[in-house]
Amino acid sequence: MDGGFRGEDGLKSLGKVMRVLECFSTRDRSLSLGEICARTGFPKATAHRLVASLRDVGLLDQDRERDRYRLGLRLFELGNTVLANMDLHREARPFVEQLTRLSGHSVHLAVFDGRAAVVIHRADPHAEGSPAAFIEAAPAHCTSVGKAILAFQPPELLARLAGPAGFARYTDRTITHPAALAAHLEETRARGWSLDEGEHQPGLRCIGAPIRDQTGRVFAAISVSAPVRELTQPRIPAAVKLVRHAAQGLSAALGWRG
Amino acid sequence: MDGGFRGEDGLKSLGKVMRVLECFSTRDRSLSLGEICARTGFPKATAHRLVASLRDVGLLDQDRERDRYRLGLRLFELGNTVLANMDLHREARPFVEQLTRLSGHSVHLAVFDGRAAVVIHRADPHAEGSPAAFIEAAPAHCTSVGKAILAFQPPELLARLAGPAGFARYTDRTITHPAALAAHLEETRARGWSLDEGEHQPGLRCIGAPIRDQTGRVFAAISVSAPVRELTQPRIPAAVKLVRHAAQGLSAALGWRG
DNA sequence: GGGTCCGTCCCGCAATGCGGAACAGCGGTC
DNA sequence: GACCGCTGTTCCGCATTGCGGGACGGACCC
Repeated sequence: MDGGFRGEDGLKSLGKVMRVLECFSTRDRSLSLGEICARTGFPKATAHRLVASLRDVGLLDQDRERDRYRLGLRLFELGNTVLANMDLHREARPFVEQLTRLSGHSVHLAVFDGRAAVVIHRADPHAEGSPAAFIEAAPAHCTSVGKAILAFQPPELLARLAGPAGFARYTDRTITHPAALAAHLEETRARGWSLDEGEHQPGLRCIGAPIRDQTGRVFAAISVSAPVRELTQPRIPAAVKLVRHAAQGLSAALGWRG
Repeated sequence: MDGGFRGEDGLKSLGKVMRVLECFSTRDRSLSLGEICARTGFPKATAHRLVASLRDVGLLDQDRERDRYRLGLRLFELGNTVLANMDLHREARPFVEQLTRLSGHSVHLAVFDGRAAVVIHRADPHAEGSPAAFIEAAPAHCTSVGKAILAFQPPELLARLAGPAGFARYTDRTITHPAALAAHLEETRARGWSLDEGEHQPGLRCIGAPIRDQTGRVFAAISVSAPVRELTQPRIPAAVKLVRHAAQGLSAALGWRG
């Protein structure tokens, strides 16, 4: 991503700031100044000024001078506020717990950020307490929550999300060709629920359904997932019913009357 | 906070960006351009350029043009990464669960961000699933996690955190005078655990203990809390033992040998 | 239809940020 | 302890970016 701008140009400095922040991930937990230079292409002095400023406002952290950098706690605080302010997250608990209990499968609740499905809630039938594993944004084109959302977006969005070589491949079953995905999403839209047959993770079957806001716009989705040997073909119709019911309940809780 | 810079000046634009982001909170979930102008003091054109840029990179969201702004999902994603990358968070689960079970009280785990105690994990003995309520950064001077951390920081930090009128008052019991707090923290440090007697929330008693990283530096704390009528005076010694044991276990898990 | 208020956009100007180069600090080797 | 190599930090002349007053457009109200 070239500095994160999606529309026309904004503040150039902000674009540079985003490019620095995007160097970090769950795989690249901390980075030296040299590594940040290498990944962003910024000269040493420029990169140093950027990271020093980010550290001063708390968006990056550093244990001591000359040490490696990592994402700062201020981001966690702001991210917490995003979640706390989200109506969907506030309403979700009973629906997610009920779907987990009734289906016996893992449940994911994701919001669309314009290019990926961001999981904001996850529940496992066999785990207790808060989810231990965090999921970064899931690719929209090959996950059930992503496809449940994409099926109800304007057609030009799909064109915009496809890269020059189509969509990224994750497994042998990933649909990478834009035209094939468009047709697939047309089917998803017609039946009102999505199916991921190991397109993102091998051997995993997921069923998703779209969630609407009070204006009827699809902005989120919920899904159940399990290994194929567990969520067998004969069990799909019952799971579909449960997921759609949870999605409709959440949509109604958010003010959708449809 | 004047643009968030703690040291010498950094990028001016980043300071402005932070001032915009800091206008939002769990109380101010969405804001119009005019409201952002009023809170930041920026002229309309300046504020508009800032929020448009933030929206373009996903740090702010807007349902449609001319609509109100809110914090964007990209912040949640980055905040998620902060948490996922945190050794303390990854190691914490069994210690927090055990402390919750043995003490029968609410447990909080917080990290110091340089001025506040940021709660990253919370568990209640009577609640199931992930914590529903989110806590913004807790003031360090009047919470048990905050005081457990402050007691082991350099003395000049306390001077820096105090405002011109001392520390903010939350209840009748809040210690607001810097000298009084310094003496209080000296006692905390000597005995190795902290006590919050309704200093932040009336009628709530909390006991906290510091957590060290592999170098021995105190950067986090854990606490139990309950209403005074539940966590009575005779029950304090047993609770102290449990909290300190959990803190020491977590410190050891992080590589502290002391 | 007119008025008010808010948001968006333009462009001359001022402020900020850039980055090559020099310097400082740290770790490793002899 | 001295030296070397590498990385991080700082400086300052210059170029680019961001600023903000004002004009314009849109939505809402009377």
